[in-house]
Amino acid sequence: METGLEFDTRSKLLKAAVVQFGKYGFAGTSVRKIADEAGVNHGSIKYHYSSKDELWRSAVAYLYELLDKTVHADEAKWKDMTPRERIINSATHYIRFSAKHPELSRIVFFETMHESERLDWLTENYIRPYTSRAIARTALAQEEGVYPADIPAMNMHYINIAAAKNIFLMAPEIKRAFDIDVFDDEQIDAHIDAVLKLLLPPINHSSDDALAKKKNDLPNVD
Amino acid sequence: METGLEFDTRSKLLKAAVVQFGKYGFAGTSVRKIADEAGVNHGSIKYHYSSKDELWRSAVAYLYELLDKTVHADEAKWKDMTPRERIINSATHYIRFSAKHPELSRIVFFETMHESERLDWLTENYIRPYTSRAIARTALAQEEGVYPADIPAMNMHYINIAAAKNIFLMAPEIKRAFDIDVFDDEQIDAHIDAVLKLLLPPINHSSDDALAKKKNDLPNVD
DNA sequence: TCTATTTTGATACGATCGGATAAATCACAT
DNA sequence: ATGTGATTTATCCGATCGTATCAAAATAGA
Repeated sequence: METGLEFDTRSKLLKAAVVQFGKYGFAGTSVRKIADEAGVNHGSIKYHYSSKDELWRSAVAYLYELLDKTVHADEAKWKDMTPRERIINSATHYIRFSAKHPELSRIVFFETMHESERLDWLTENYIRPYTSRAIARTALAQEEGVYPADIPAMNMHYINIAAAKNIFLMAPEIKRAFDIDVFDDEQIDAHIDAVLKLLLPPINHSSDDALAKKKNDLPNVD
Repeated sequence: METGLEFDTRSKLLKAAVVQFGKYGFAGTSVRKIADEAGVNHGSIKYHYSSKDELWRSAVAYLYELLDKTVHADEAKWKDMTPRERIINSATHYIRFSAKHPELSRIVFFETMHESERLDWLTENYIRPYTSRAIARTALAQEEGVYPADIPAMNMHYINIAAAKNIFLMAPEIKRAFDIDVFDDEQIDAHIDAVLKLLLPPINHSSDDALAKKKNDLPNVD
C-alpha cells in the first residue's frame, strides 16, 4: 500500500507514529517504540520533531488532511446532486475513510476522555470547526427532509458518526469475539448499506429502487 | 452520590481506579495517582489487590455488575411487555447507564484498540457473552418486526450501542466545543428520545401517540 | 490487657520514560 | 579532494513507573 510515507526518516517516523498513537494513545506510546517501528534511532525524533507532543500533533494533522481530501473528493459533483445524494456521497466517503484510517478516530477518542492541552489544541484546530460544519450540514439536511427533523441536530450528528465508525474502532474486539474482519471489503460495503438504511429514512415519493439505483454510483475510496 | 464505595481503603481504591482507568486507560494511569485520589498510601494497592492488573480487572468486574443490574432491573416485567416495549425498556436502561457510568465504555474502548492479555480476559469473560446475547436479542427483535430486518444483526447491534453511548464518551469534547453538558438530565432524556426515534422504525399500525404514551412509562435509573 | 492478625506507611529497587548532548556520518557544492 | 551544513547515532540524565520489603500502627479476640 502506497502512502507516500515510506521514504525518509521523517516520513517513516510519522507513519509509525500514526500507527502507534492509534493503537495505544499518547500516554501508552513511547517514542522509543515509534523509532523502533520506524527502524530509526530514537534520537531522530528530537531532531525531526522537537518533542513527542509535536510528533503527535503532526500525526493528527496528517490524518485530518487525509480525511479532508477524502470526504471532499466529490465536492465538484455536489452541485449536480440532490441533498439526499450529497448525504449518501459524503457518508459513504466518511465510512470508507473510517475503515481505511481508524487511527484518526482512535487518537481523538484517546484524548476526548479527559482534559488536557492536547485536547485544547485538538478542539480548537480540528474538532470544533469540523463538527460545527458537520452539524450545520446535518441541520440543513433535516430542513431538506433528508434526515428526520424532530431530533436535535447535535444528537443526530453524534449518532451518525458513531454509527459510521464504531464498528471499525472495535475491530479487534469483533475479530476476537466473532472472528469477523470488519475491514474486509464485503464487510465495509455491508456496513455502508446498513448505516444508510438505518439512518436515512426511505424516500417517500418513490420506491426503494431509486435508492438502489443511486447506490451504484457510490464513491470508492482506495 | 452514594455508591457504597466510600468506606474502607479497598473500596476507596476501587472507586478511584474506576475513575482513573476510565479517564486515562490502563497505560495512562499510575497506581500512585489512584492511591493519591483515594487518599491512601500507594503501597496499599499491592496489599488489597496483588497488582495494577488485578485492580484493573476488579474495576471492570465492578462496572459490569452494575451494568448487569441496571439493564435487567425490569426483567420481571418483560413478560408483560410487547417486543417493542422490551427493546425500548432495555435501550433506555442502557443509555441511562452509559450516562451514569461512562467509565465502562471508556475502559473497554481503551483496551479494544489493540491486542493484549487484558483484551483476552475482557473478551472471554464479558464482551463475548454480553455481545452474543445482545446480538441474539437484536436478531430476535428483527424477526419480531421491531428493528428493520434487512440489516445484519451484528451491524445493527454495533450501530445501536454506538448511537446510545457515543455522546457520553465524547462528553469532554462536546463540553469544550459547544459548552453543552450531555450529562444534564434534559440532555439525557433528549438523547434517549433521539436514539429511539432514529433506530426504532415507527409502528405501522398506529400513530405516534402510542409511542409517546409508552414513553411515560420509561424506567429511571438513579 | 495481652497477643495475634490485619492493615498501613515509608522506603528502596530495577526498568523505562522523554529529553538532551555531542560525536559520528552523510550529502553535496566548490 | 575538501570543507560545510544536514542528519544520524550512541550515550547520558533526572523523573516516574510498578513492585517488593518490612517495620509501625491499628484492630480484634481471648
